[in-house]
Amino acid sequence: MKKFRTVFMGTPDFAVPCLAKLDEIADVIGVVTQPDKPRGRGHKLQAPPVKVWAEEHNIPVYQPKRVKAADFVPVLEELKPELIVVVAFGQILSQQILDIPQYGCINVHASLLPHYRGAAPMQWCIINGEEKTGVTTMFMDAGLDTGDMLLKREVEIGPDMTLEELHDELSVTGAELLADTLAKLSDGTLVRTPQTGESNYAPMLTKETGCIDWSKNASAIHNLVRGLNSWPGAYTHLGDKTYKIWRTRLTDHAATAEPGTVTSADKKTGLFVAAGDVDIEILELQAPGKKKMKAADYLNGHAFSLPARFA
RNA sequence: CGCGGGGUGGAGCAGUCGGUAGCUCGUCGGGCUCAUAACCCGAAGGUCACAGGUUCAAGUCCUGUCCCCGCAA
Repeated sequence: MKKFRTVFMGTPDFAVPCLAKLDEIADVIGVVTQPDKPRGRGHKLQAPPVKVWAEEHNIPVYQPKRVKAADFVPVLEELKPELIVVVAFGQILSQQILDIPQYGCINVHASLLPHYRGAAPMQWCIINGEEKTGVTTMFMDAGLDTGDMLLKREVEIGPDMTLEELHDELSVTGAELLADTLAKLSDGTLVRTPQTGESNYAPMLTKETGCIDWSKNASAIHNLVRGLNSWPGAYTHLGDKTYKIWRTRLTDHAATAEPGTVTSADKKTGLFVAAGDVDIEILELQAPGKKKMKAADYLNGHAFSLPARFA
């Protein structure tokens, strides 16, 4: 198999398995990732996971504020990559960049295109209650995840699967699919398939995305909770405090109380809240300033003074 | 130096104006019961994050360090 002279572009954890796999099967001459940014508590500058991995493996790292910038494109050109592989990079590539490598730019995307194009496909798949998703490789074009598809692999989404679990699975699946794609590219058997049929977008998550609307059906709330676990988490309010809800379970008890009402808070039987249709059990939650904990543990030290209602 | 909360027996919490630690759950043993997420009796388990300091005496006051968490980015 041909060892493509390749530039890798990617940023978060999701991209690391792809980079690692690429490093085995291709000649990775450079890694482009987002600049270090002050993140987390106390303004500390934090390096993207892809940068950390690349440095550990002695691969040159580039962190342009904008890849499209006039002063960075020449840098890319000088690297003379035959191929560019992009995985969760976080910046849009210009046509000028797309034209640099003679074998093109290949992207690994965490959905079954043309569904869930965009920034947060995995989250939205779970939030929307999809039962399957997958990864797709494509030749990039100037649009947002609109390029010709190459290979695709499906993955089941279990009824209680969390974002974290799906993320970890798809990141590995994505790396495998990338390897398959490059193998076919190498022996000339890759087939391009244009994206046709209905498409939709999975936009970036915003603050409000995680706010629980208790008047919705319990299954919708359950999907929201697991779709945002482990990041950024679904939340709700009780009085002036914000609680994160990390894990829930559907019940078959029809909800009789107003949505959001805590119908039972017993450490033996559990913590139950009324949703729009049925009650939902909270299995794991997090109070402000506290760690996430099981409902029973929480109730051990904090008694809910009923009646209480989340909003 | 972004703001703020917190580190107390296995878990979650309390501990007021400083006087060597308490609650709920769990665990172990025993009892009651047709039975139990029930109840009763008993037991084990903590150098109160770490290091200094003040004091007759510190979980409780002061200083420094480490770690955890929420917000904001």
